[in-house]
Amino acid sequence: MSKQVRGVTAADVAKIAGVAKSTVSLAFSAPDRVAATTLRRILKTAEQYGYTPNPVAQSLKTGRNNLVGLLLQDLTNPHGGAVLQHVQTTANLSGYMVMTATAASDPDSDLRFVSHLERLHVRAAIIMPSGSDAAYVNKLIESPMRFVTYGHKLSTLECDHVGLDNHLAMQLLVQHLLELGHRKIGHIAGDQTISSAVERLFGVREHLAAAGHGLSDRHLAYGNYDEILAYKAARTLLTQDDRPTALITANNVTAIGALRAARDLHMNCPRDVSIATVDRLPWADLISPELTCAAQPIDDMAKRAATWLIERLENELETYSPRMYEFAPELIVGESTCPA
Amino acid sequence: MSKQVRGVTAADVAKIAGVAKSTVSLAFSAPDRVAATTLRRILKTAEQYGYTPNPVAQSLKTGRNNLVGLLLQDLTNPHGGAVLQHVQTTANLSGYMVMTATAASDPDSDLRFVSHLERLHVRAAIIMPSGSDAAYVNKLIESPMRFVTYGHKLSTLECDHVGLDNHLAMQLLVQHLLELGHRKIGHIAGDQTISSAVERLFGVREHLAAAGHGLSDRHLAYGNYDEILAYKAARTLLTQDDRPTALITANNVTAIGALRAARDLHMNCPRDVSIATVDRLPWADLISPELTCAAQPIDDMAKRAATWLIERLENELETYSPRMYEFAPELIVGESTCPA
DNA sequence: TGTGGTGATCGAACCGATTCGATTTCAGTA
DNA sequence: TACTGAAATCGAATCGGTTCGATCACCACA
Repeated sequence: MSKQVRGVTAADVAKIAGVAKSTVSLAFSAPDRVAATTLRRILKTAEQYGYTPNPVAQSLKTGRNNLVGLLLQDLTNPHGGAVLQHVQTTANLSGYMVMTATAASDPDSDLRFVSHLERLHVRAAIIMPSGSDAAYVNKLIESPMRFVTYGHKLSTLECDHVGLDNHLAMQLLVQHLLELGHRKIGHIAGDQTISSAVERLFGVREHLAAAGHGLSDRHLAYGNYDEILAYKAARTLLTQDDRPTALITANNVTAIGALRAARDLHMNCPRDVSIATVDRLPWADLISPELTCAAQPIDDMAKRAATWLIERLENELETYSPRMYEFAPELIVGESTCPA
Repeated sequence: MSKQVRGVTAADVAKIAGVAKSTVSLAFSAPDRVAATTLRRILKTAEQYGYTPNPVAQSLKTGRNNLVGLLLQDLTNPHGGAVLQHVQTTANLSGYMVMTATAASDPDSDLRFVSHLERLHVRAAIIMPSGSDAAYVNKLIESPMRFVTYGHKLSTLECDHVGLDNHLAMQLLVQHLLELGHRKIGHIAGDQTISSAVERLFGVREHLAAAGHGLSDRHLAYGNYDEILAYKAARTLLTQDDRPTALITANNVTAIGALRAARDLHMNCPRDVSIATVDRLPWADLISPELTCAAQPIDDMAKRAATWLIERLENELETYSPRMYEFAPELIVGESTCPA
């Protein structure tokens, strides 16, 4: 039933056009090295018989191809979908296709994905790393692939990095809450093996300290970018005697957890507790209360990551030193924060 | 800088293990055709030197590989992300990697993606088709690839299909609204070149008719699964004299548009207009009002699609007749519907 | 007229596997 | 002991390109 179209090969075209196979190859890969009239003849023949070079054969011989990898944490978080979408379109514009994987619960799945990519001759990938432990990073360092880290960095891996200016994000949120008169500000942090989580926690600390207030240990809990854990963390923070009047959550999922916790405790947000977060949800304006957040410019970030990746792929500038860009977040004041 | 590890080849292993290259190949592809002791020796050597067959070379020779394609409409719609996630994990379990593309605005981008896949020897893909026009479908029919359509079908393309039981979905929604006493029920439909949109509109018509009520032309508008269009459509329906007291929207994005329209018209949902939709949003319970919906079992649907795809790939049962499964939606009553 | 140089083209080797017909090995049987 | 047939292994061809050294044609210049 399915047609077994044995495609037209370079040899076929060569025979018909009356040239050598290698000349056909040249016509496609280095047209300027073929005489104008010959070139025209070859291209016309190719066109006529629908010939295009077989990418698999090319890849076998050259070790190159037009694939890039993208390793995301999680696609249930809409952030991931948006990143994929933009990386996709950016890459497609340059003629690349994207292979995606999402880090399963399995800690080794990242590495398995990377090794699959290597074996397919994929030479570059964007990764949202799932961990920072030495073994993991070492594997990546040994890999012949180029990487661009997205979201959080791996300090010992020399590669381009695109992320958020977490320090600024926390400054925006802390200042906003301080201006509203909050003094007991809590934080539901992410897993401290992840650089963005570290930076965000550090940012909260710094900016509170700069204003003469501290981050009490009793107002700090860890939600590890996970809704359930964040829910529990928020419950703990909100049920203690000296509870915070405002919470800064480390990302969108964490905020959801906190919001649910407050609701289940019959606390009204923002009246009883203000919540501010990093990351904006899609249709954020329909969520009640609309969350005050430091929004990431996901489009720009994803496009930048893809662009850098492709640059690395096309200029073989190995000596090029790693680049880093941390985009500025934008404070969007919603209804989830109010005066203390 | 980057290590140019020229991998270990079958020839290397063969030399070391003292056998022919072809025997090494057999050891991996048909172990039972190699004597036990030889097999052990080969595998041990391979293990020791870290040999695994080069998939690119395999693909060149055999025309097969472990890639499958996934063509989605849109990743800003969270439905797409969820589908990708589940297809991904299901495929990975069977050793397949997934190549994704999202249909850009460009109508030809689907076909370009498909032809890229073909050239990479990818033999199967799941598609959420973007159109049903003849030229498009004909191209797919001519393709040597196997397809599984997801979400809506292409009548003239013989392939497996996984989708929602749209008739039942509409029955649930219509009945729910009728039971609440609504009689003037409007519908914001999808693009009628798409089978799911046709089925949903038809479903509304049928079930209203069965109850002795009709779907007035003045209560029908087209939102084409697009938020902006749906917004405009909803405004039109809601600002006319004889406006509907309830709206059934064709999908989640359409519902969002309708919700925004109602809000901008200072109409309270559900007091002034009830809204019920197909498809549930993530964190639907945090949206205010929480939407009454016929939810799709996305996990099951995506897994089924992936499973069927891989079955097609592994059993070369070409004669197998096309399969179809339409999953039953579940009615989730939220706060967006109330008695008329 | 002979020579050197340049641009165009060719042919063969190669990338790393699979595949199939040919050959070897060896156990079982007459 | 010689013979047969199945199982194991081998070698060569092949998939469809790229690459590089060799060859060839042609023109300019001495």
